[in-house]
Amino acid sequence: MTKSLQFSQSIRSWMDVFMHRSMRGWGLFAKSTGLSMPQFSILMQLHHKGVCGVSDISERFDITNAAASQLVDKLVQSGFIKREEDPHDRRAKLLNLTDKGKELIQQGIEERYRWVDQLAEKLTVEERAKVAEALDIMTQAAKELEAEPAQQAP
Amino acid sequence: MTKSLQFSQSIRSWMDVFMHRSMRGWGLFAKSTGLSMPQFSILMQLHHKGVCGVSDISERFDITNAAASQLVDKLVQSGFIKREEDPHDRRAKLLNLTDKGKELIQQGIEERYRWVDQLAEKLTVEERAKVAEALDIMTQAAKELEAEPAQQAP
DNA sequence: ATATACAGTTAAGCCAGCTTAACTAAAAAG
DNA sequence: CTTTTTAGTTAAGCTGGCTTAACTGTATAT
Repeated sequence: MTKSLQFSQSIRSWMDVFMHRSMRGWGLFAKSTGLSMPQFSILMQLHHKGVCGVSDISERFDITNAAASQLVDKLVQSGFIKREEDPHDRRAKLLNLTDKGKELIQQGIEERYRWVDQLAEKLTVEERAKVAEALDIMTQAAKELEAEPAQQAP
Repeated sequence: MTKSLQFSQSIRSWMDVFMHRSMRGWGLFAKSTGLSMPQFSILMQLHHKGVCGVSDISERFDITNAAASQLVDKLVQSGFIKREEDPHDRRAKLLNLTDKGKELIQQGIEERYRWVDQLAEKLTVEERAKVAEALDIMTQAAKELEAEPAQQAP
């Protein structure tokens, strides 16, 4: 299984570089928007997951409902989030990004992309093809993994 | 340049999945250690960059020296960081992780790796080889990019 | 129909991070 | 040898996130 070790090594090196870079990027971007990290993270969550309830937020970040509600409220008042009543359960709220909210995080994503675009410029055409193929494989696998929830816990 | 578009698309999909996953992971891990995100991020910075001064921290996170100094002090008192005088410049301090600090963030990294190891299990041997090759290419390019500082600004 | 559980809000209060401002001490500049 | 920068620390005070606790209103169970 030396091949497997090779694989591990490659992916670890990549993660080190990539994670450091992107965390730095997100941190500075969040700061530049004037939003706090918790607030910004909620926007990211909504971007990724789509419509959520308040308790989805609190679970995701491991905070109380009260805390989530307060954070959400600030984001609603700043116009980044819209909060509507769930017609099927009038206790619950449907949270989602407003256009303003979408635009903001899209801007952050674009900035992150810009880095990898620069990175792409360093590659030859064949390399780019190889990388694209590999990343598609990884993305596919990641999505499969996400679909099956916690297989090792009974 | 359709190839280039294909590349962009692949890498963007991957980034979306990967970033969301790893940010969530880091957030929860940091929380589980009892450290705040700012404190935890400083440990990450030291892990990545090695020995730093206080002002390296403040620059990196775009905070004042005062704030960095205070955060560092807490980490020193908790035993995650050691702070020594720079023999070449007695104003400056040399910050670095202690063994305890190294162990902590190593543990976080291992958790993150565990996910991609699961991911690897979803791949065939050939796929793994392809992915490993591609990631090595990317890592190499990323390091080159990091070496040349801000080429577009004059 | 009444009791219980659930989704979310509100208020009080704590704590951590951050800033400004004032300070110490060492290095560089003149 | 003075003056000015530079690296870092300290203290006071503000703000924002988070928690607990009490509460509203809606859905579910008995």
